[in-house]
Amino acid sequence: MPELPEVEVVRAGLEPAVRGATVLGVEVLDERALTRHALGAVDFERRLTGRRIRAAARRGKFLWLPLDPRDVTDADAPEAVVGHLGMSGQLLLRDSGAPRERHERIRLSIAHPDHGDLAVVFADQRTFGSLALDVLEPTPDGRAGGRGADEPLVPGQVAHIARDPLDPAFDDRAFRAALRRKRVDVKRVLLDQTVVSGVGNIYADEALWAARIHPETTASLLATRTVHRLLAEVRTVLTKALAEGGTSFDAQYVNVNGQAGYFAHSLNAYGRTGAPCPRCGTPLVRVSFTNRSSHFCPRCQKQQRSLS
DNA sequence: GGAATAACCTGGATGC
DNA sequence: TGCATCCAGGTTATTC
Repeated sequence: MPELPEVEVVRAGLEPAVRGATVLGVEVLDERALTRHALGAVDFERRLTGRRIRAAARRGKFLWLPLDPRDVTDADAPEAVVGHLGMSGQLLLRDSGAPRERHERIRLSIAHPDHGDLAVVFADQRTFGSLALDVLEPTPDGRAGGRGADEPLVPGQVAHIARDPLDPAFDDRAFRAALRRKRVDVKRVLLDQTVVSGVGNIYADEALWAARIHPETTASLLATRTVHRLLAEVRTVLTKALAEGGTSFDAQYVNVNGQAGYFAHSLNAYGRTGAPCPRCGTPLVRVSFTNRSSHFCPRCQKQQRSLS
């Protein structure tokens, strides 16, 4: 499932092809891919066609492509194409006129001054992902909106999303304070995108395993040094996964060229129910966690009952 | 206001 | 072979 490393691989792959490109045309094949764009397909196509893309930016699992203003009167309300891949979304770069992808929902035809005519294809099997046009807002801290963003702006739809742990402007102190306030499972906090973005079920399980923390430990019970360790492991896991091109279990996650990542071979806990813990050899277990699963080692991730 | 839960959705895997 | 059921899970609206 696309989490921070997978989305960053997509962003980095898109950037050289879309930065400076002009949108020649937009085809919306399935309007469900515009659930975040309240004004519908006709409005999306009309407002996007002819616009020049300035960059490819990302915060957590959200991507956006800032656009040049339509005209001088529009300069005060900068806009961007915002995208979220959901569970199975893909953004693919294809030659102009390439055949339809399976589950293709939206196609942008673009012209780049160096790379010529290309197609940016948004394909999504489970239709949890979507694109939208949104207004960019100033960031409260005055820092760049996210990775790849040249300006201190962020789409309105992304403004409530916290920065991710690999963002230089991530606030470690605010993260620690949020954990101290939360009387819920630490894993739930890791998945709360308003506290820390970019972490999903896979990397939450991996970081908790690496930090030797039981996923059902109440967040507010974690000692300060344990929180430091957890944040360090989150960063380590995300960085390693990014270096290996992300995690691919099936065809649902690929980069812009349709290639899978390799981090699935490096997973220590996620999806390894019954396999020996790489640290102690104890069989890993899986427990139900809201509508999903948690994977952990019952021996080296003991549940914390009190402050330590 | 914080926390918990349901709903959205498709296709692969599994069981009968 | 065909059908039914389960499962995967990010985000958001709703409910408590």
